[in-house]
Amino acid sequence: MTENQVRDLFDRLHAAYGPQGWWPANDPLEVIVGAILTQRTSWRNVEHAMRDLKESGLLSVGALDGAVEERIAEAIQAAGFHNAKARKLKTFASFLTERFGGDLSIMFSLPTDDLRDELLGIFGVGEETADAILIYAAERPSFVIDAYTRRLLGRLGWIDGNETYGELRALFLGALPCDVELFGEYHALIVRHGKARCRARPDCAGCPIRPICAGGEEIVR
DNA sequence: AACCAGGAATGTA
DNA sequence: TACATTCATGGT
Repeated sequence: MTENQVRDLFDRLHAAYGPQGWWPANDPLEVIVGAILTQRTSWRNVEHAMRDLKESGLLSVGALDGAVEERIAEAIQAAGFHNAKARKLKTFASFLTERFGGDLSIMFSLPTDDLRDELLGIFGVGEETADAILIYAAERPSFVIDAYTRRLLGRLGWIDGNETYGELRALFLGALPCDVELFGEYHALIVRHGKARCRARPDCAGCPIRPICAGGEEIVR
C-alpha cells in the first residue's frame, strides 16, 4: 500500500459518496457512549440502545457514575453484550469523575499523545475506540482502523492481513496531511462504502471506486 | 435459519 | 507474540 494509493482512495471515495459529516452524535459524551456501544455491534442496535439510555436519564457522566451496573445494562440491552458494555460505561464515567472531576473538557485539554494513553488505560477502551474518541469527540488528529478498513484494503490487495493496528494506522497518518477533518471523513467514507457496496456484493459489481476496487478475494474477516 | 454487525478483555502456550 | 474464548442483541 503506497502513500499515493492512500491519497487516491480518499479522492475516489469522496467523489463517489461526498461529505459524510461524522460522527452521528450530538455531543462528545454521546460519541464516547456510541463508540463503546458499537463494539462488534450494528449501528442500528446502537441507536436503539442510545435512545433507551437517554430515556432512562442515564446519558450523562453523573448518572452513569451513580447508577448500578444492572440498571445501565437493562437500558442498553438492545446493543448486545449489555453486561460487559454497562461495566465499560460505568468504568469510564467513574474514571472521568475521579480523575477529572467529571469534566470531559479537562481530560480533552491534555496533549494528544497523553490523551490517547489515558484513554487506552481505561477498561473497555481499545485502540479503535480510543482513536474514534480522539477524532470525533476530542477533535484531535488520529486515524481509526476497523473491520471495514481491513476488509477494503484486503479486497484491494493492498495488505496481506497480518498487519497490526498500529502499522495500518501509521500508514494512513504518514500518507496524509495532518487534518482532523480529513481523518474523520476518510474513516466515515470507508464505513459508508463498506455498508453500501463491498459487503453486499463480493464481486464488487458496480463498485463506485472502480477500477482500483474491482473484485479480488476478501482476505480479512 | 445461519450469519453477521464500525471490539476488547482474558486466558493459555 | 499469537491464537482461542467470552460477551449477546436484532436484522436479513
